[in-house]
Parts: sequence; C-alpha cells; structure tokens
Amino acid sequence: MRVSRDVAVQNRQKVVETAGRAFREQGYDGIGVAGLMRAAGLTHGGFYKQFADKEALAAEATATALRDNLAKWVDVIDGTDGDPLGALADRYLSPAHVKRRDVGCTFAALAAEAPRHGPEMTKVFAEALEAWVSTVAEAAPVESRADILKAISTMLGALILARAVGDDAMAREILDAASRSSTS
Amino acid sequence: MRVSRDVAVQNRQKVVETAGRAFREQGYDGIGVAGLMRAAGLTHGGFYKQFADKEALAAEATATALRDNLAKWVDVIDGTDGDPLGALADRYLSPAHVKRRDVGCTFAALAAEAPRHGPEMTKVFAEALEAWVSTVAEAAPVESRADILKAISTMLGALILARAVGDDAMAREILDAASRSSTS
DNA sequence: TGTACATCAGTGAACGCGCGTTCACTGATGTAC
DNA sequence: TGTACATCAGTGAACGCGCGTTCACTGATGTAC
Repeated sequence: MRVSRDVAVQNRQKVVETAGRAFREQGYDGIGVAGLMRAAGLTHGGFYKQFADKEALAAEATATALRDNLAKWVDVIDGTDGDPLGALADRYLSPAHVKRRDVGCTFAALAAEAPRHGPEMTKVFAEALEAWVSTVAEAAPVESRADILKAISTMLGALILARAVGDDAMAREILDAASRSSTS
Repeated sequence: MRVSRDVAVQNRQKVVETAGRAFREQGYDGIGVAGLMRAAGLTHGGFYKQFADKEALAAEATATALRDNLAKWVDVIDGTDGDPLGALADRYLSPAHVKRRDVGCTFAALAAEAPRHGPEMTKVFAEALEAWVSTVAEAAPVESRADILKAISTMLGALILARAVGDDAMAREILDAASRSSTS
C-alpha cells in the first residue's frame, strides 16, 4: 500500500546504500534487482517506481559510496597533524581494508568494471577521483597534484593485489611495500 | 562428429585463449558459456567434454592470459638496457594499454573480481604476481622486492583509474603522474 | 596393409532457474473543499 | 477540523530471455587383429 513521502525517501536511500555495499562485495553483475530489494527489506516490484533501471541504480549507488569513502578519508586526514598522505596510506593499506570490501574503497571494488558500463558510470568515477585529489591537495599543499595521483594509484593497486592473492602473508607484504616512502 | 586428437587440443586452446580475451574485456560474468564457445567457432554443447565447469575455464583462461602478459613484459625488459622497471612502466602506462583491455594486463582487468571467486582463482593471481616480481627482480637486481611490488602496484592502480575515468585528458594525467620517478 | 569395431569430440535440443522488467492491484497518504 | 476522493509507493504474479548444465545422438578417429 501507499507509504508516506518521508518513508518513501528513506526506503529509496536504503536501497541506494544497500546496493552500494552489495555491488562492492559482489560486483555489478553479482546481485540482481530482486536480491537488492530483498536486502533493503522490500519486494522487487516497486523498484521501477524509484529507479529508471538497474544501471541507473548502479551509477547512483556508486556515486553515493564514493562520497561516503571520501568523507571517511577526510576524517582520517583531519584527525592527524603533519602528514595527510601518510595518515591516509596507513588506514588505506590495512589488513582490515583488505577484508572488508563492502564498506571499503569503491575504486578498489568497482573501478575496473567501470569501462564496461556507459559514460554515466565513468563520469561518476572521474568526478569522484577529481574530488579526492583536490581534497587531499587542500589538506596537503606541499604535495603536487601528480604526487597525489601517484600515491592514490599506488594505494589502489596494492589493495586490489592484496585482495586478489588470497594469502594473508603475501597480502601483508604487498601492503608493506606500498606503504614505504620512496627509497630509490 | 569426432575430431582428431590434434584438432581437439587446438580447439581447447582456442577456447582458453578466446575466453582469456573475452573475460578481460567483459568480466567473468559478462559472457556466458554459449558466447565463449561461439567466439571460439564451436557450439556450446561440447564445452563439458573439455572443462569441468565455467569456473574451471575462468581459472585456466586467467592463468594463461597472465602467462602471456608476463612473456610480453619479459620481451620489453629484454629489449632495453639499463632500466628494466622504467621500460616496463613506459609500455604499461601507455594510452594504447588503456584502450585495449582484451589483450592487456590481466591483473588490471580481472584481479578486482578474484576475491569473489574460489581459492583456485586467487592462487592463480598469487602465483602470477610472484612470477612477475621474481622475473623483474632477476632482470633488475638493483631493485628490492618491495620496490618492485610498489612499482607494480602503482602501474596497476594508475591503469585501472585511467580506464575508469573515461576521459582521455584525465587518463593521460594519471598515466603521467604514475610514470614520474619519485620526487618527494 | 586392410578390415571391424570401439571410442569420444562435437552437435543441438532440452532442463530448471534467475535475470531485468512490466503490470493490475491495494490501501494508506495527501489534497481539495 | 472533517469528509470525499485522487494519488501513488509498494505488492506479487507474470513476461520473455539467457544463463549453466545435461544428454541422446553422430560419425570420423583410433585401435585391435
């Protein structure tokens, strides 16, 4: 039956947040509309009252997840003094982050799938990366834009590799290697 | 009808190679058994005469693709003198590599999906990474294992980001940033 | 080397199932007076 | 503030379709003599 406007908005947000976690954990193709709605506590029929199609939800859930990620990195950076990029790397390159894909970095979980989707999806990632870089640049004026992009690339690659090898010792070695300040 | 042992072996290899390209381009869930067999010039019914299931082909195709990748990097390294890691980075961080996912680095295309598959799949990636690192270590004894792992992480992350933003100028900026030798 | 027969790679129809999407329906919410 | 009615978020059955997998069948290949 009908539901109040407030509840409808809440339900919609619940679907977007749930989808953000499910997609990160299982990939865009790893969970269907019915599964997503069930995970949000709804039935699948109402999906199209809120979203144009699955792809639209994918883009919106990705954008929201990326925004939440950045908010967390901002907290990490704000909670430190002196070396924003170092503090970020410490948190990013942790075994806890390797284990929790569902609430972890959305770039690490889904960016590799982005090129298989439309321009709407790649635009989401492009804008999120731009926001991430400029946020770090503001917090750490010492670092050049290129240095920040390179640092992000290193963290992202290391996290993906650490997850892909499925071996705790090797994962640790990868994280440690990426954490080291440049020595060569 | 029946086919000679040689032809059967060739057909099997064709399926593995075709699948390696298709999976890199479209993801493990992006193409089905029927599509893979069709792309290899066969009908889908015979698939299970050669493979236990789709997952077994995924693991084998991934291992083969990773082996081919490494062979190419070895060629690049052998064709240079002085700076193996630099030569590798030049080739890896190129717009051509951003565009061609199907024949490009299998880590960049599929490693992020590995944790969603079984231990067979993560073992494939773990062994391929180990092979890559030790191959570079032999060619560049100056570099520590950690430096090599860090360099690979940076290249991998940059390639994935360059592909995800879907914008040529931004992709170029990411590649350039990751190419720079450490300046900080 | 030639013949008789067993093997088995590949074919194509069929299986149950879950996919994304549509739709008639329900009934509480929101609105007009 | 109370009543009458239109709106529409959510339900659940149904759609066609492609998925991974199975299987009876075909007929050239490989083997035994």
